[in-house]
Amino acid sequence: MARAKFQAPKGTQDVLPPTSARWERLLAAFAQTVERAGYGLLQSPMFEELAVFQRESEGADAVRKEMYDFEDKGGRRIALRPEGTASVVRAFVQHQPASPWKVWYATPAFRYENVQAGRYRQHHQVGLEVLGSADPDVDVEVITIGWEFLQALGLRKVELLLNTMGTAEDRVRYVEVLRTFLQARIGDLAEEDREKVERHPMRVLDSKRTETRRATADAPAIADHLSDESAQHFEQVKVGLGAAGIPFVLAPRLVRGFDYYTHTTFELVPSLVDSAQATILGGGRYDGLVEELGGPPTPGIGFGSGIERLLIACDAEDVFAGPTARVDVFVVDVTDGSHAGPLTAELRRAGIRCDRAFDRKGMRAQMKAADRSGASHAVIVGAQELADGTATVRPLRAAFGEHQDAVARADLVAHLTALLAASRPTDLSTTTPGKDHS
RNA sequence: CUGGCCGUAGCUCAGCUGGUCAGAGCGCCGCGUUGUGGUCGCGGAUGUCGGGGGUUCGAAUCCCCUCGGUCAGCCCA
Repeated sequence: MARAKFQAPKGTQDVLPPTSARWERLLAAFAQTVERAGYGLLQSPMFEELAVFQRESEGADAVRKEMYDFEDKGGRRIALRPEGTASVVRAFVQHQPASPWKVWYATPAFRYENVQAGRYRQHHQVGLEVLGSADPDVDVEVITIGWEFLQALGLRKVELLLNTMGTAEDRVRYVEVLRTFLQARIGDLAEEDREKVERHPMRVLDSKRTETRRATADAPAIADHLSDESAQHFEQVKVGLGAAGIPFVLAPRLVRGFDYYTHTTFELVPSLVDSAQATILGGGRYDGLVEELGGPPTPGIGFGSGIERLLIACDAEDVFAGPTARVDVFVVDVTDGSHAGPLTAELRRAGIRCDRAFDRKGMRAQMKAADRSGASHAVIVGAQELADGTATVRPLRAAFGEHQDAVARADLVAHLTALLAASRPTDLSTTTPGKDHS
């Protein structure tokens, strides 16, 4: 990249075809999975009043620092959404829909932070939320859908990590116990983790430093400090997942930074991706968030899933097979160039995916373009065809043989439609450009 | 915000103890007789070596700054 006057801002990226086709497939897989379960699409603004995203909690300072916030021309404090949940909850509070409210979203999310493997300043998430029910069966449904989504994508090597945060009261008690434990062995913790003991002791548990890991190996687990109510809730979730046949691993160190998180917390982690931030789908119950945003006490649960990270995991498992063909038919015009336009328009109206060359290319160049397009057939029109009132249908892939037909113009659409319908079930690799005819 | 590594044609990279060092492969374009792609052969175009400054007779090669990429901390999708 010698020099381009402008380039995409740091931490953002352009996704060009054909790579973008993977996005289309992923979005389609998600929409299909959640709509089947009765979730509706929520479209909400990509920015909100800053306060919607600002919480008082352990991690508030860090969150604020990573926020893309600014003052608009009316003097309002605005922030680009850093994640999906807050906007959904704000919309819930504003419109007061009937409970349980089950919605999904697909959105960009912005965080002003340094770029790293699987982390960007603008990334994209799909996710869902259920507001208005505290039933542990909802937890099971939400986790199941997350799981099913990854299955639908073709991901197989994924681990479900599960934990509970208990209620707010449970956590206050637990944090005291934990802090006492950590204080007793603060000297064994990694230098960088010591200051966390006072401010957010639970964060010490998910430190990646080996000294800290070793020193906290037998740290008290929140699961042992739950109220009966919390323990029961968690138990029902585990039983429900078992009944659904979804394997999970208890992860006592899996914690969330915000106070509004309660009960079930979970993450889905691809086992083939070896990077510091591998989680491709994460979520949990947040029974305090609606109230924080000015609504009535309302339980909620949901998850968000990062598209870029999902795609990294998909690549690790190689779930997106060979390249796909952009079109099925390519029109080659060797007359004065006046026939390609009307002919492609006619075919497209008939539902046939087709393309053509521009710029009055020679036949050789047009055939080359036809091959590159991935089309399985070229439709050739020249002086000879004009005279006969036909078009030549020439197969471009080995699977269709070498024989080319002169087809009457009136029969062309029907001929092609039949040809393409017959080839549909065959796998895509037979239409890979440039790999046939030995 | 802190630190490591990196930045040469569209892509992947070689060159980097300063002096034919501006290159390779792929891709792209054209040609191989008049209308047939993918294979093969021949030919061609493209880079102020990320940007700026400095050292030097001379820098893609050394130094500084800056921008960008990448990985890690932190945080999280």
